[in-house]
Amino acid sequence: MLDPLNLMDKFSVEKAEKMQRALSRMVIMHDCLPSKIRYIAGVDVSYSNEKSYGAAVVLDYATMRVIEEKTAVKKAPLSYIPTFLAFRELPAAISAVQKLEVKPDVFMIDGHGRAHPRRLGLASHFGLIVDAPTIGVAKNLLCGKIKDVKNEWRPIVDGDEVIGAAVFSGRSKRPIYVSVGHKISLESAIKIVLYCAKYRIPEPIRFAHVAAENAKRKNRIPKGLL
DNA sequence: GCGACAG
DNA sequence: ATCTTGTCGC
Repeated sequence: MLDPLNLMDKFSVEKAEKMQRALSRMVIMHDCLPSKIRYIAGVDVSYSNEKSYGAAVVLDYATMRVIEEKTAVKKAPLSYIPTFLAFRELPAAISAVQKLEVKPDVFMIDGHGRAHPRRLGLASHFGLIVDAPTIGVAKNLLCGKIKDVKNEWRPIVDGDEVIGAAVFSGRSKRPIYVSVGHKISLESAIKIVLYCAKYRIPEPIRFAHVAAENAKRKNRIPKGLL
């Protein structure tokens, strides 16, 4: 079987799909209870030319204040291909996370987890590699349909299985899509996301996004200079 | 075959 | 995601 700790050196759709299907069966359902969380991390990646800028930000769960922030620059492995986002974002994301000194109890990733055609989105793949609880939070749907029940959140179903939840966070009319990444239940993932959602985008991801943008601006050549 | 398609 | 200025609204 393919090694979950190493991404493919030569990307091919066939091998990537096979890897995703194999890894999806390794996702652990052991729950990460919100009451046991002390530190939560947000992870995001931004791009400029061929470079990818990963950022990992750790927040104190009780106060939602940033206590640590690390970034990393990598050459983007490949261009964006729908359903294969992990192969593009993981190198920079993992690199940034490895620099953290504080060990987060749970990670919030900007992308789907189980709500993926082969049930292994970026958040799940990331979780397996770092072997930690992860929650997938996406701003758009990749697959599945929203079941129209009136609640604070609505299930995302694909066929007869629930793969995630559309959560109405902040005071937004548009939902965000939450799904299990690794080592957590959908129920806990939703609770944690709602707790962190001062605005539509949960704090950990919001801060990680800003950190990634800043890392990019720093390494970038000033506009009027060339 | 056609359209959809996280970031 | 990224390319980009001002602008409408809470």
